[in-house]
Amino acid sequence: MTKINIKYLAEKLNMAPSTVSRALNDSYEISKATKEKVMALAKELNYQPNPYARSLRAHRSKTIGVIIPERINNFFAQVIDGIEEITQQYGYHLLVYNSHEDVEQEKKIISYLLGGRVDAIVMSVSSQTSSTEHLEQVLRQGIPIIFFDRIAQNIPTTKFITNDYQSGFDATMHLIQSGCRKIYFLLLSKEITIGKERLRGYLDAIKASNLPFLENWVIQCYQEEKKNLELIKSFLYPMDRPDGILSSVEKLAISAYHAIKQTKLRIPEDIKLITFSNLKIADLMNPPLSTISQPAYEIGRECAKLLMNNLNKSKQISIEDKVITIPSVIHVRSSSCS
Amino acid sequence: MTKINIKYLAEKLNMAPSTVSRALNDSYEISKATKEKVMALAKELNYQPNPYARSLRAHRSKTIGVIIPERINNFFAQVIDGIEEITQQYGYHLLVYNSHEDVEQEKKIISYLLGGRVDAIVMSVSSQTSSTEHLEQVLRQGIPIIFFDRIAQNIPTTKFITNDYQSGFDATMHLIQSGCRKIYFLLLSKEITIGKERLRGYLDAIKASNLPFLENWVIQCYQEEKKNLELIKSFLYPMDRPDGILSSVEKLAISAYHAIKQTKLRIPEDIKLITFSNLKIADLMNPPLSTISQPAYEIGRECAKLLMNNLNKSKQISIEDKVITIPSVIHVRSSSCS
DNA sequence: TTGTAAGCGTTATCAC
DNA sequence: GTGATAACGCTTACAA
Repeated sequence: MTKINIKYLAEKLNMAPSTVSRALNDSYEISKATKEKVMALAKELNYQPNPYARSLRAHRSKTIGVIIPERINNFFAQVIDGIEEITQQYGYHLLVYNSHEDVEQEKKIISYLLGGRVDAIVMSVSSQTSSTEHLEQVLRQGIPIIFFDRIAQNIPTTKFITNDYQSGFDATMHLIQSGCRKIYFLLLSKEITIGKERLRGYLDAIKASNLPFLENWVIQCYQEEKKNLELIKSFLYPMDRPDGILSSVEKLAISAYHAIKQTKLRIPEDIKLITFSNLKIADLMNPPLSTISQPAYEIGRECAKLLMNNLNKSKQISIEDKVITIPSVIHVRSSSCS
Repeated sequence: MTKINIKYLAEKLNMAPSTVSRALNDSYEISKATKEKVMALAKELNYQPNPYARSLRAHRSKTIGVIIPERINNFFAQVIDGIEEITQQYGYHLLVYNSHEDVEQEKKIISYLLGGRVDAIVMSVSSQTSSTEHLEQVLRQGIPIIFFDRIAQNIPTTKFITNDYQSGFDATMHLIQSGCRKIYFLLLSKEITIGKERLRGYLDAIKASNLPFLENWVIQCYQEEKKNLELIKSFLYPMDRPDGILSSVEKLAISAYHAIKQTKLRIPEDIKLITFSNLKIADLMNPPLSTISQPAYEIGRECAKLLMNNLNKSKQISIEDKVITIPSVIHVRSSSCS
């Protein structure tokens, strides 16, 4: 298999490589006749430009790095679909990494990307991420980085989130209106913004309703599903168990469902539940699961649009330090109804 | 931001670029003292090698292209997690593409990758893919390509599948043993192997049980969810509706659940259902969904291991033309029980 | 043990 | 309108 490159085409055509290159790039200084000849041969031999030679010269790779904390999750899958929808229109490629909610993994991924492998990064930080030194470094390298969902607040860049506070507030209010008086809040970590903000909404809703509250109603969960199952069961067994649960992350709601079934409690009769989630089959669950679902595709598309505009030298739209909020929609289903 | 490259390090250290390069690559011909000096400065300045310069020289990109027909699907997400688990140990990166079950899209993706952007491709073909000309071209370019789940049978390479025929057979037998006498089979396309093989298993099970069969019990569905919903409802309404459904793809089972609910039929009393699926919450559905689930992580890991071994020049394991079968597990749940 | 120089494939700059 | 040349950052013969 001979490698078909510009030099090879040039030889075949008795032209200089530079001419061929210009013809392929449809340069205005090349005659129509030449262009046609070049294009024809290129097509015939199925010439494909070497992306790495290009990247090396141009200092841009036409590649975006995407880092998510979890791959088996509809929300992140939808966001990536949204990103890809836009980026592919601009000929960009997606390097996708799963940090598995692990900061160390996240740091390693970031360090790979620092070498110029990607032109920009879109990410959702892991729930373990507290120090943001490794993220600051990305900016120092001059690589645009934007965040969505789980954002690094102190990094001066654009962040796309949903109305976490309001959704947390509304979901809690909904539970209260459904008759809950003792609502627990499940979260992965207080370190991350979505945890904090959704929690703040929850707390304010309880306060606004003049309901009692105890610190230990806020349950900090683990990464491991099994541990969470035990943790949740441990507070379901006692008589003074909660009558409502707001879960800030989908997978904790799933664990809660399992835990509740195992303790023979009934949803929603004994305990009501609502969760942040983009599960498509929430309505097919038993009972149908109430969700607060984010506009995931749109978040992905918006992230990508911003980057594409920024990377397009002619437009040179800068990436401002701001937070863009795209509201979620609460889907009330049986799991949270009285 | 000055770009920190080998030349820059060399200047700072009063050495030749080649020496720095060798030191960084821990070459045996460099003295320990030099190595240490170089490493120290590299670390201090946070030097990151330019991957594209490397790729250009080495003719390998340390990148694998992954093409899937659908991103919002646990099976594919798990496979990719499995691939990543292995490839990252070897310092490989994953370029992930969603073909959206569209051959044209698939061709476009392939053509991008032909330029040498990836060292190998792992893919599951779209259900529309009948001609495999674009896939053959990959091999002609000398790029290793391996398939999983939806394979291109006539391409001489290694393909990883599950025991599609047997699983189709067993699942159908299970429905028959649960009392079904009129089982419909849902598939995306007869073009693709998983459709064909699972169908063959289904047909043989019916034949082996001496049950009647009509051609129109095999339902070729669409890509669009809405159309499928109507299609399924159309055969559920009549009196002579099926009493069992075997779905060869997860999303068709979901549509079937919706359709059945809308027609007020009951699962499993009126109609029993089992599907190929890697849904993690099948047991939380209403009713719990019987599934044939593939060893997705393992498939991903095996794909990656084979490629890593093949790409490792020292081992130079060739990619044989063969089909490797990793069996699925049938999880019988209420949706298919009598 | 270290330095020199060439080349990977492309394109921008300068010349003709 | 087209050709020669250099350079992107890295590695590897070949020299020293």
